[in-house]
Amino acid sequence: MNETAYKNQLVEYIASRIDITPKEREIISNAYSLQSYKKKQFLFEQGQVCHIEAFVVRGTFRIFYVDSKGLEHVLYFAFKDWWAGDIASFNSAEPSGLSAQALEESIALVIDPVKKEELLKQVPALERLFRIITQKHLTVLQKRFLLTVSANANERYNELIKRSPGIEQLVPQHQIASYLGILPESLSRMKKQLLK
Amino acid sequence: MNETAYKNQLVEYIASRIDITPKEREIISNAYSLQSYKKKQFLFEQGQVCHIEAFVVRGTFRIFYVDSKGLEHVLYFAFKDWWAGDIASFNSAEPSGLSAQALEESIALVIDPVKKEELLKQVPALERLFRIITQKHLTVLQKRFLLTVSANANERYNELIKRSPGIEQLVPQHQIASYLGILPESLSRMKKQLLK
DNA sequence: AAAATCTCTTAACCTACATCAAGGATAAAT
DNA sequence: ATTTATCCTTGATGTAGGTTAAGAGATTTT
Repeated sequence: MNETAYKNQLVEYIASRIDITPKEREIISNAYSLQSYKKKQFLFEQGQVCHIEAFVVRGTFRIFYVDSKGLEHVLYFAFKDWWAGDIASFNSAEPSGLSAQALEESIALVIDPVKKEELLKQVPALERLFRIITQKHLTVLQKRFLLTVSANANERYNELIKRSPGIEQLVPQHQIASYLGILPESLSRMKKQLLK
Repeated sequence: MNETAYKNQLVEYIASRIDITPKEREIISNAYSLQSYKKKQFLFEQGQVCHIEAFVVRGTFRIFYVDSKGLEHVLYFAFKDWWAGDIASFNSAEPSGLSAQALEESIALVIDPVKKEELLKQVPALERLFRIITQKHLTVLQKRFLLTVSANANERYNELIKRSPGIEQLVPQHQIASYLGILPESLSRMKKQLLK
């Protein structure tokens, strides 16, 4: 796969959501740059400004928060055709409250805040796209939050498996535990119970 | 207070965030309609399509979710100059997963999806505003989620009081418990402990 | 003003999940 | 190939917050 093919993946993603002209396709292609990440490599790190917004073209990232006790909490996984970033930090240049790390050899198209502002000026239709994407992210997070406060770990696990079948082949079990908001020991014990 | 004064409140809110012309001010004013809500009256209800997006000009609403066991979970409170709605339902015309109810005599400026689309066409600069507002909501919810999974009820309570001093005078204690994700009994117990 | 509803508190008991500790299985690094 | 990490499992014990029950104030309704 070459750079053009990866960039087409992003352009097609966008074209399937809003109308864009051939000229705009090119502008978008040029605004993003291709980056590859080794396993465990960081896309951005908690405490530092996140000057990157990434469109994942290959591989998987985990986006997580390290709390005051040093415990990690996975906010979400970013797979192919997902976005990864910390909006708050990206837009305000304040230190990020999140880290993003490749769980395997991965490839992403990235953009920085200055280039993104330029891009939005050149292709104003993207304002609409990014509004819709952000709304989608908000509704997904809202569901996740409400499930977290209303259901126990077992129910959240079932929901995850239903919504993302195959995730257990993509992500190690202790990362899934972290996503579910429990310890690896508890997930292990839970799965043992489920076998009965 | 008359209708014009309330609508100016919204227009000023918008004008402080993006540039708008006098002509656009008028278009915005005309797009929204003024509604008053009695205590306990619903802005929208879980299970029905939410065809309303509201800007609160007076009073307080609670936006909450009723789970499969019939328990209520407050997602957030909407005070003066806040927005209340269910983006997912509003945009897709699917039944809402949330309810919004006035906690006291309240007033809001409301708009329906058709009028909002028209408004966005007439004042495209609002695309940007609503993108920014949605991003802000997303970052607030993200912080709330991460606090919920990383801190205990005591820490979440302290955080709430720090961030929204005076909230205990505005909202009954069992609603605060619901916001914190605990039962009223637990909050009562916790506050007793704190007095030592 | 009485009745009904809503709100807060306290106490005894219970449960889901955390914590601590340790061993075994895989996979990665040298 | 051996060492070193990483990952998963199991067991014993602890605890934050849930559950159930009941009573006392407040507020609202009639």
